[in-house]
Amino acid sequence: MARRSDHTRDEIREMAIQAAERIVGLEGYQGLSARKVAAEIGYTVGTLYLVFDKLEDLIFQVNGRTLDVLYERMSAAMAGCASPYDCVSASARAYIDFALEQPKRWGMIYEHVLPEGEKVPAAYQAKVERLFGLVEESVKPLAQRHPRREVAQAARVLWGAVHGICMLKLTNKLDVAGEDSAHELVEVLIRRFLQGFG
Amino acid sequence: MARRSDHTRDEIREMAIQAAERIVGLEGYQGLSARKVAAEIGYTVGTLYLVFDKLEDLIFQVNGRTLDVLYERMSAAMAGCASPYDCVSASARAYIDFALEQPKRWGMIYEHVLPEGEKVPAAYQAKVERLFGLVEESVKPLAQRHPRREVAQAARVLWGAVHGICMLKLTNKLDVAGEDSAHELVEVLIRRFLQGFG
DNA sequence: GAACTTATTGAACACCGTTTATTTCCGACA
DNA sequence: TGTCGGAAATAAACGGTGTTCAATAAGTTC
Repeated sequence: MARRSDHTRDEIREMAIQAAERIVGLEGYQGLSARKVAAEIGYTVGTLYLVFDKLEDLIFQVNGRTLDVLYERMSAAMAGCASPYDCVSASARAYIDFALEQPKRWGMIYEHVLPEGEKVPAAYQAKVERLFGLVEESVKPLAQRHPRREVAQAARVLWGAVHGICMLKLTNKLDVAGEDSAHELVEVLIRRFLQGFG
Repeated sequence: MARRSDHTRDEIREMAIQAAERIVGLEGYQGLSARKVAAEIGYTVGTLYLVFDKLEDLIFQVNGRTLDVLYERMSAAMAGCASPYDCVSASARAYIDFALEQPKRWGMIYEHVLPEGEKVPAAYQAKVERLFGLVEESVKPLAQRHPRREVAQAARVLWGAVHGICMLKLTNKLDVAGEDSAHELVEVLIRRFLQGFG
C-alpha cells in the first residue's frame, strides 16, 4: 500500500509535528507516542522513522515551536515598554499567560529531559537563548549604573525565578497556605528585585 | 521457589525503596523500572505489586525520602541563624548543595509528574509543606514591619525562585553567556529581594 | 502425613521506541 | 507499451515497559 507521492517528506514531517502538538495539547507529554502520531497522520511508525531519526527529534520540534510562540508573545507584550521594570514585567506576564493557557504544551518543555549522554540540538538551544535574550535586553539599561556582570546576573536570576514560580504554581506545589496567582507572585518578585537596582 | 518467610512485607518494602534509591542515584529516574528493582532485591515483579499498589507508590516513597534528607540538611544549616537573610541564605545553600551532590535523586522530584487524574499522597504533600515551612519560618520576623500576607508571599516567591534557578542551572539551561554558579545566582536573588524588606 | 493457606512465581496482556525484511508503487528506459 | 530498478511504505519483529492473575510451592495446622 505504499503511496509514493501522497505527501513529500517535508509534508509528512509537518503533519507529524502538528499531530504531536495536538496530542500533547490534549493528553500531555505522557500521552505522546510514535504510534499515536503515526496513526493520526495515516501512516505507520516506520514512516515516522523515515522522517525523524528518533522520537526525540520530533519532541524537540514540538518544543521548539512552543519556544517560538513564547518568543512572539513575549516580544509583542514588550512592545513600547519604557523601563526595565515595565519590560520584564510585561514579558513575564506574557510568559505566564501562555503557560496558563496551554499548560500541557508549556509543561512539556521541562518534563522532557534528554537521556544521559545526549546533546541539545543547536537550533533548539538557539531558541532558548533568543528567549532569554529578551530578558537580557530588558535589563540592559541598568548597565549605566551597574557593572555589566551584575546586569547579566540579574537577567539570569529573573529568568530562573520566574520560571520556578511559574512551575511550582502550575503543578500546584505552591498552594501551601494561601491563594496568590502566579502573576501576583512574579509581580512581587520583579518589583522587589528591581527596586533599588535601577 | 516461593520463600514464604524470608522477609516480611515491610522488609521487602524497605529493600525495594533502597534498591530504587540506588538505581535512581546511578541511572536517574529514566533508569528506574519495576523489573530492575525486583531483580535487585531477588524477587519478581509480582512480589513488588504485592507490596506496592502501583510503581507510582514506590516513586513517592523514594521522593519522600529525598524530601526528608533535604529537610534535615536545610534545618541543620539554619541552626543558629540570626536574620531572615541569614536563615534563607543558609537553607538555600543547603538545598543547592544537595542538588549538586545528588542531582539524579534531586531531579527525580520534578521529573516525576503524576498522570492526569491522580492525586499527590497526603503524606508526601505534608513533607513538601514541612520543607516550605522552613522558608516561611525564616521570613516570619519580617512580620513585625510588614503585613502578614506580604511575608507569606515573600516566602513563596523565594521558594519558587530558588527552585527555578537551581533547576535551570542543574539542567544547563542558564549557561547562556557567562559562568555564575547556582550559589551565586541564588545569593544575588536573596540579597536583592530581601534588601529593603526588613 | 494430609489438608489448608498464602507467599511467590511465571506467563500473559497491551503498550512502548526502534529496526528490518518485505511489499508495493512510481518513474525511467527500452 | 512492457519491464525493471529504486524508493516509499508497511508489517512484523525485538526487547523493553507497567500491570494482572492463574498456577505453584512452601509453611502451618490438624
